[in-house]
Amino acid sequence: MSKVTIYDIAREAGVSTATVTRVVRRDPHVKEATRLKVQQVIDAHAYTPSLSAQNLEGGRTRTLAVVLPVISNLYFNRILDAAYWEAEKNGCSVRLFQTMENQAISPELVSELIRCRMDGVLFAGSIWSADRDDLNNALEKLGRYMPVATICPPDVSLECICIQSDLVNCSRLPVRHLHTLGHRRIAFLGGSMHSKDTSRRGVGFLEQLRLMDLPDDPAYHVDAGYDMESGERAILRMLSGLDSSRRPTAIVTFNDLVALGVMKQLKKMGFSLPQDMAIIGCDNQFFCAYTDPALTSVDLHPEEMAQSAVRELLLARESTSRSFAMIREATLVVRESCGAHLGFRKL
Amino acid sequence: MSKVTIYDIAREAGVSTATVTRVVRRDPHVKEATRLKVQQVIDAHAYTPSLSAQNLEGGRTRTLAVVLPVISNLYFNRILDAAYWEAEKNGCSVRLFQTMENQAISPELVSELIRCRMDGVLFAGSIWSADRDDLNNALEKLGRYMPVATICPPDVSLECICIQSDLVNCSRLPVRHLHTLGHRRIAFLGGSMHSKDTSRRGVGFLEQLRLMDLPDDPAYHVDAGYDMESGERAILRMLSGLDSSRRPTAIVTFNDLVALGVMKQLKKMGFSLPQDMAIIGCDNQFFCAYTDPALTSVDLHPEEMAQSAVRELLLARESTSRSFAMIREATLVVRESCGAHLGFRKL
DNA sequence: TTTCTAAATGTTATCGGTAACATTTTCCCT
DNA sequence: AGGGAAAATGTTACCGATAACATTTAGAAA
Repeated sequence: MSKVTIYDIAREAGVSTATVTRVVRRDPHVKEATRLKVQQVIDAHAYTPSLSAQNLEGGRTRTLAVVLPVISNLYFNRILDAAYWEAEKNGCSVRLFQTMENQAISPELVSELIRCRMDGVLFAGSIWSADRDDLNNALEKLGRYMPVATICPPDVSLECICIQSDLVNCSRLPVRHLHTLGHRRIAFLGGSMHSKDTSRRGVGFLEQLRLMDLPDDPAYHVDAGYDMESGERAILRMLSGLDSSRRPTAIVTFNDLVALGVMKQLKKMGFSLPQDMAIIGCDNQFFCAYTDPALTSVDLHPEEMAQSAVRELLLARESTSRSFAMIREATLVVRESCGAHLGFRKL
Repeated sequence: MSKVTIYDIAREAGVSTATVTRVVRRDPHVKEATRLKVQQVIDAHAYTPSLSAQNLEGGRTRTLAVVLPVISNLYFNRILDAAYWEAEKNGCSVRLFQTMENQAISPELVSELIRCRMDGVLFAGSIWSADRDDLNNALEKLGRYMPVATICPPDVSLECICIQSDLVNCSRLPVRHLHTLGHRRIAFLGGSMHSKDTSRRGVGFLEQLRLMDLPDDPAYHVDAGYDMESGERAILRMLSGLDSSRRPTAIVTFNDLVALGVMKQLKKMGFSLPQDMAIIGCDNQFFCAYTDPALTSVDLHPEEMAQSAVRELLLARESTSRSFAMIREATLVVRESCGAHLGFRKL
């Protein structure tokens, strides 16, 4: 692999490196003849100035880090994609870090982020399970080197740019919708009580039940996980433990994947959907319109949150402001899985 | 944002930068007392040597570029994910480039890749629609600076590491499966004839039909697109143009997304699946097991292709070998959408 | 105590660019 | 032709780290 440098180009073109830089950067103070000669050498070698060298000399990388558990999870996939394009729009690139599920923010990760001298870091999910002190400590350290943003539940309130997901409506909207349709026994499936962010979602759900005077039977809250298999297992476990009078008539799931599993298992057990059981997912993934019945779901608008986060990070490079918070309201996308389109109403 | 450098640490610890480097790199030739003193200063500042500086001095970036159309497409998502972890396993990171659909490999992209001085580039999809000469030209340029790998159809044969998808079986397996189940009128939906890679898939399908003495009615090959909406439109268009005697009894789709759309539209039209129409998708995406009926699909094993590509790229850094080719055989994952589980057989 | 070797630490050129500043060239005007 | 300003080009310090090489220090043997 040839390593062509600016010195090679300068020598071959018979000029100084300064002139090469001028040609590369389209500086107008170059005689046309010179520019042509230099450009020719540049083209012949397919030369472009090295980013590492530019970064070192310029003192910035024009790169943002995006830290998330896994990109194969569609929610995070959408965050990464949105962050990528928003950064791109501003002449920046993103660097991906996957922490795997349940991983807290490790000292090694902090080191690595500092090493990269990013222009900013965006944390999405996966760090809330960390011990609060460790977390603040890590953020403080990072904050000395670069602006930090998080896409987080609203009550976390860290010393950084905090783009908050709308946990309140995320619970309230499905419960209200189901209540309007006449449901009273509503269960929540998925997530994990061991993780703080998830339990928060479960807690919000229970609160909402109480607020609306609905039964908050402990059996209606099953700690399950985040994927389809979890959904299958969870609904099976829940239903097998309840006689028909205590059985919920509607299920709210942690996300659409869990909902997918629940729907499959229910069908296998002979339930007709949505008649025998209403279901609401979360994340409004692309496949929701294509399940049978089409899945009603809550959209947290991860793309917009990511965009805001990136925008604020880029602004923070200039300013001195420390923390910032905003919230993107969640919305409910009604499809068929609760029977609303049939004018279906539970009695 | 503070910019702590090795000079700051050296000054504060009262040693030279060489000693700081030694401490950071765990060089044993440092007195315990010194190491402690230096480490303390390092910790106090959360200092880590700058990657840009290290890259410049070391002459390598330990980073691979992954170029693909969009990560929101699950196929490419899986490629990126697999490449990420395989690189990680070898102490490298990846840098993502999204080219958007149908975009050829532009001169700007080539420049940008050279600028980044990556240790290698992996192209997945999206470059096959480019003019062959432009493409080879671009690959030649890139090849001067870094090893290049592609995940490509088998007959492309470029001067680079070529991980080939199994286009033959990708057509053959579904057609055979359907033939075994008694189907004779089989249609292909999706992709775009304007794009070279896709037409190749369609052509392979037609070839297979002929090989098996099945009717290759031109109406059985609809140029549609890559997503669910495309599938809905395509099946509607196809069926509305055919009377029942010419109607296909089975559909092979370009990918699972198109299949999702086809299934939805068919159900809407009152078809029972798989009784009235068999369907086979491609990519074996996570949701295939959760559609109703569960979707039979071809798996091209993108993860393994990405892994091989990354491994070969990393090997190529040392060696001088130019090109390399291997193929990962496609496999058919039989589920319910062709009725095989019911012992269902078309007459 | 002197001498010699090994251990510990320091000095400095280098990686590939950039830009401020210095110098040379060009060319217009008198 | 000579003077002077503008245009073109060159020189060089610096960005932050590393490693080869140089130097100092410590400790053991004589």
